[in-house]
Amino acid sequence: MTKHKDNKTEEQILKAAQKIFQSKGMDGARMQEIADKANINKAMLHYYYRSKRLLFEAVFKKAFSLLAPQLNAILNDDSSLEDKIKNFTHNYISFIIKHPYLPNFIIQELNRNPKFIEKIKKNVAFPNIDKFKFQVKNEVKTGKIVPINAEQLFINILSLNIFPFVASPLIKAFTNVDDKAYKMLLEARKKEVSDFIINAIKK
Amino acid sequence: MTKHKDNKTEEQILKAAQKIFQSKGMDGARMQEIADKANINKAMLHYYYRSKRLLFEAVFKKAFSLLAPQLNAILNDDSSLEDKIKNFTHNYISFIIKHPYLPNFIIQELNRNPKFIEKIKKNVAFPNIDKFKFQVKNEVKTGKIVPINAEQLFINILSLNIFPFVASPLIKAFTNVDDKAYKMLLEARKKEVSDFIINAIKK
DNA sequence: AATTTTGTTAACCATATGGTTAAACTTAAT
DNA sequence: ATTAAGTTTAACCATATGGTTAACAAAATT
Repeated sequence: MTKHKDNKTEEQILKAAQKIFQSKGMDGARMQEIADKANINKAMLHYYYRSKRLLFEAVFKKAFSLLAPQLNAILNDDSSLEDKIKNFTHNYISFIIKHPYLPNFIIQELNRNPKFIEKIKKNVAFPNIDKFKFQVKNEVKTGKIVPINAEQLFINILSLNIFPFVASPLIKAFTNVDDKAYKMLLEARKKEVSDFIINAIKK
Repeated sequence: MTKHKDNKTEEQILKAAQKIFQSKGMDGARMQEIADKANINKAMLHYYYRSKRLLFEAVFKKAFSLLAPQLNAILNDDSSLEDKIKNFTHNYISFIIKHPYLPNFIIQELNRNPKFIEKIKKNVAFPNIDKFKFQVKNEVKTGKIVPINAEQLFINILSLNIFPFVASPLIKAFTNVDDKAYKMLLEARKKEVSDFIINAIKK
């Protein structure tokens, strides 16, 4: 991986950088703040990661490679569509409750720099929609589900699962719900969302 | 409104600031860049708006007050739930296609500074869910729709409508779809989304 | 034990950046 | 015509910030 033998410091840095970058974004994060949080000298950041950009990319890649396998679950698994949807929404929401900053971080920084996704595609096992597409087409043809475009269904699944985490401050405000109640709402979505989707596509 | 008589410069600034802030965010935006885009001296930004923070807030409030009435359409309109959903998804998606940066901008900056929403609530006609809640409860009781929590339904509607704009780079990458095809996908969602929702809740 | 390599620190540097100032210019009121 | 108020500019300022350097410490290698 790296040329350094002792990776303790390196990991401290990455962990601190993760927190700072995920809550403040690339532009809002300060190298000094990351160093402080990691309890090391600022020069060490550059010793291990060369530059802010590269440190950021390391954090981003790590975040993305946490998220990617979650998505592969729905795209490349062998179970039936209905099972997939049930499992995915349940697992994904459970996962994000543990890492609430992740989706927003990834979406945000990808919006700021859309070309960055190309770099990621080369480095991380990147989710691919082909198998899912085939499966949806098949279940439409055999009449198991209502006619629906696979991409649209995929977008719908992602939207329903991810958006409530990305837009939580906005939704909390609109629904007049406090933090605790919102957590319960999200918890309930583990079942709610899959019911909703299955209802929408079943015949 | 302001003490200034001639608001031409003021508007130029706001317009330029809008573009820069919406594409780079508060932290990524540079006052000099805004001044350049507005074709004025940097000191003018401070003359009219005092500080970066205040200029940003002016932009944010303007953006929010564009979006808010769109949401009130679904929350406070008198039509039936089904009509509302049809109209809202159609109108909202049409609206955002014209202002693609809006949702991401608002969500992003609200995440960075969640307390900011309090300030907004005082200044802008703020959408309220109460009427919608009443309506959903009623249609559930009279058996027109499947039992569903109003907040969850509201979250679902927002998710399906907004997320595809917020996460476009990510979704494009996952679905292997180029810009042109993605635009068509979004266009198709005007109908697709309302069908999906209505299917999910109708009995 | 001597030497080389790797890890760590404090001090430093160049530049970018938000913000200010004082003077000049424009417009409108007296 | 004179004055006052509002508008605009160039130059300036203090500070923050990413990044570097040189010296030193600790391991690892010989």
